[in-house]
Amino acid sequence: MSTIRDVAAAAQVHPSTVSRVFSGKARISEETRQRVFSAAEQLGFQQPNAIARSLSIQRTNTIGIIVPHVFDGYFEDSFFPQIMRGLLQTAYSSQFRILVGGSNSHQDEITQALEMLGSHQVDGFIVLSSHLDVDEAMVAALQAQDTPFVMIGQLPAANTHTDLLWVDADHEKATAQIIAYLLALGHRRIAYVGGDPEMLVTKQRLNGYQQTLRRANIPLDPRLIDYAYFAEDGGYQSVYRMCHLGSDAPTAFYAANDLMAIGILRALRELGIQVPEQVSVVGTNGSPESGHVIPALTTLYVPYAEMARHAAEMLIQSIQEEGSPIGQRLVSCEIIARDSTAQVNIHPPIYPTLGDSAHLAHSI
Amino acid sequence: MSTIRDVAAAAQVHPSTVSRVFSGKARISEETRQRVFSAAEQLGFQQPNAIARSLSIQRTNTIGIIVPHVFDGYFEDSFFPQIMRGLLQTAYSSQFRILVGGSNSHQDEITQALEMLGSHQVDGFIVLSSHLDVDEAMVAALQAQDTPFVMIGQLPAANTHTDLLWVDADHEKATAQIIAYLLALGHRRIAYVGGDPEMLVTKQRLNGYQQTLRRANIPLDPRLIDYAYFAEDGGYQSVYRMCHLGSDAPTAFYAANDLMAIGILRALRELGIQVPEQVSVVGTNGSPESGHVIPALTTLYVPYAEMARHAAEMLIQSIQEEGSPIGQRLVSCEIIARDSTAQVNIHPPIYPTLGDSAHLAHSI
DNA sequence: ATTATAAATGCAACCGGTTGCATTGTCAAG
DNA sequence: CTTGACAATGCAACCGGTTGCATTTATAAT
Repeated sequence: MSTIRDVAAAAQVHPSTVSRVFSGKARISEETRQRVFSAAEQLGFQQPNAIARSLSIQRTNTIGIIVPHVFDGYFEDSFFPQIMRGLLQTAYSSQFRILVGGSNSHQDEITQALEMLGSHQVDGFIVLSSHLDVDEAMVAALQAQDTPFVMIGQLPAANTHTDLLWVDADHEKATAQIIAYLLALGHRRIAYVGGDPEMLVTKQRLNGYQQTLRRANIPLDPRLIDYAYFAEDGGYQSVYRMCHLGSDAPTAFYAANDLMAIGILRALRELGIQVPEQVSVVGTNGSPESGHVIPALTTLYVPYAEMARHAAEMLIQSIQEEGSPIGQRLVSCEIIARDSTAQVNIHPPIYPTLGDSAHLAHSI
Repeated sequence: MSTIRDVAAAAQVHPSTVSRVFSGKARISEETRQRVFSAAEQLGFQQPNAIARSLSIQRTNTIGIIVPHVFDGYFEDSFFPQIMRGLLQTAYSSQFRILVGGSNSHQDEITQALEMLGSHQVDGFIVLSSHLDVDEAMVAALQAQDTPFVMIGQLPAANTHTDLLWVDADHEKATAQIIAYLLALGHRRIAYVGGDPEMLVTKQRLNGYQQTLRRANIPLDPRLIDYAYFAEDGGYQSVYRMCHLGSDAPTAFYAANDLMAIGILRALRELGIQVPEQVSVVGTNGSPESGHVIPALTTLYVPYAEMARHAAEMLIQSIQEEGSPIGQRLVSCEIIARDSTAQVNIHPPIYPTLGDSAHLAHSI
């Protein structure tokens, strides 16, 4: 493998001249340029070694990200693929690459992140919001480093991290809107099926849910608030956890992601309950999949790819210019109304009472 | 940011000693080790700069991949996420990271790949099979480099590249099996809805399809062979392209991915044709989504994550040891029988004839 | 006490670029 | 003919590690 010194020797110039020819940023006589290029051609020299270059200029044109839980079903949901897509689009347009690492546990997310930063392989870092305590620790750890990072998600508002860069969706407001949408359809008993209760987003959404009900003077029923594993089966199980409520059972379900909403559809189908005639269901994310099930899911579209694009833009900007740019960005979501929601039925749904509680086996 | 020289000065040892302490691969007296560690602690030195390290040892512990078509809907399908997942699992277990770059066109895939390799930022490279001509060019270009690579997919059999590393699914055989499965259900008019005809996998599957029919002495009807865009709408359009065949119309559809199969389900539903009572449909990939639609899709599970794991293993092995390992690996697929297939109906399906050919508008 | 042996550490070259500054060469103005 | 200005290139230090070999020191064997 040839180096610029080899090329220099062949072209009878100094290595620095070769470097300048390839950088294109210095004035080099046309004749020398040609000599260098043809020498490079001869030797099969394609481009300066990026590693050596990075060492010298202290830039890698790479942004890093750690994927949580590589061994779990983290890729089933459309969340991560959408994030990756958004990051990649911006990165590609700015001539950046993405260095992806894995992790195995919440603690490991931080370990891996620190290792990636400490190794100086990346110019900036994207952190994906996780459990609240992990986020706090992660931010604290990253702030002790000098690599810029932007978070997709945020820390609890109370937190005084005004210097933090983040982009998030307005989960609270969006959830409030979709709950209002259900209220407008006449629903009064609306179940909230959240995801991981340790995550901020789950609390934000719960806030949106509770505020909207409160404003409408609808008493909150804790039996309608449930948390499930972020997967199809999570939603499915949740229905079975609520179906013993008799006349207090929900006439509508809000699920914190589309997979769970799809699980809810399955459970209801199994119970012989018609959607949307008897019960309405809404999902969250607006994954492609939500449009493919039957009935097509009414869902809260969360523009994850767009958020990731913004995050990458902010990051790259703060890498390239010292003066940090706009620190935060809140994007809004959008209700995609489809076929899983309808006017509440005057006859409340009848959930069969089942002596068989096998379904509860794998509850959260 | 402190370096090993700073640490060395503080600990009153030579930089090489610090290097050895951190590498852990040399005998260092316990006392010196402690002195070095505490000096490092003091200075906030966390680990040796990986860039400098890479430059010196000529290894980055990174494998590269270029994502095709970042601006298209490449992430809608479960293919790429599954690949990423598999790569990441193996990489994580072997302390490797993945450098991901984007690309914009077929030609650009090669450009970007060469740029990534030429920059020496990666120790090995994963190439995703694409159009046949692109694959050929890509392989030729990569073989001219000295970085090992493994392909997910393969080149046409005739090709004498026995030294190539690849892992692929046995698409031909798998397709043959699922067609045989349909034949066993009594279907005789089976439509083949392939993906991009320029891709080898499409030809492999078509071979499986044709061979199986031929062996069963069923005449091939070219009108039942169609190619569509690898998305939900592709499958949907395809049905409308065939529904004018009257009594020659298919009683079963084979689709080359689940998204297209889902589109086929939608078209049939729209036409008032019952699945599986009147027409059977099978998909390919075994994406999570295939199990969520109604009727749940019978599909050919292709273990993309597993293939990616194998690919990463082969790659890492050939990075770490000079003697190249097993060169090729063919994994098998599996039929997941669900609810979209049934015994052929004695009454052939009646596809409504529609004067309205609006649906054909966006044909391939 | 002497010498052979091994353990611990230092030395210096090397990995492959970049870049501020110095030097040389060229041309035009004075 | 001298001088100044500028273009083109060379020089050498630097980026931050690693590692084969030499040197010093401690330990054991004779």
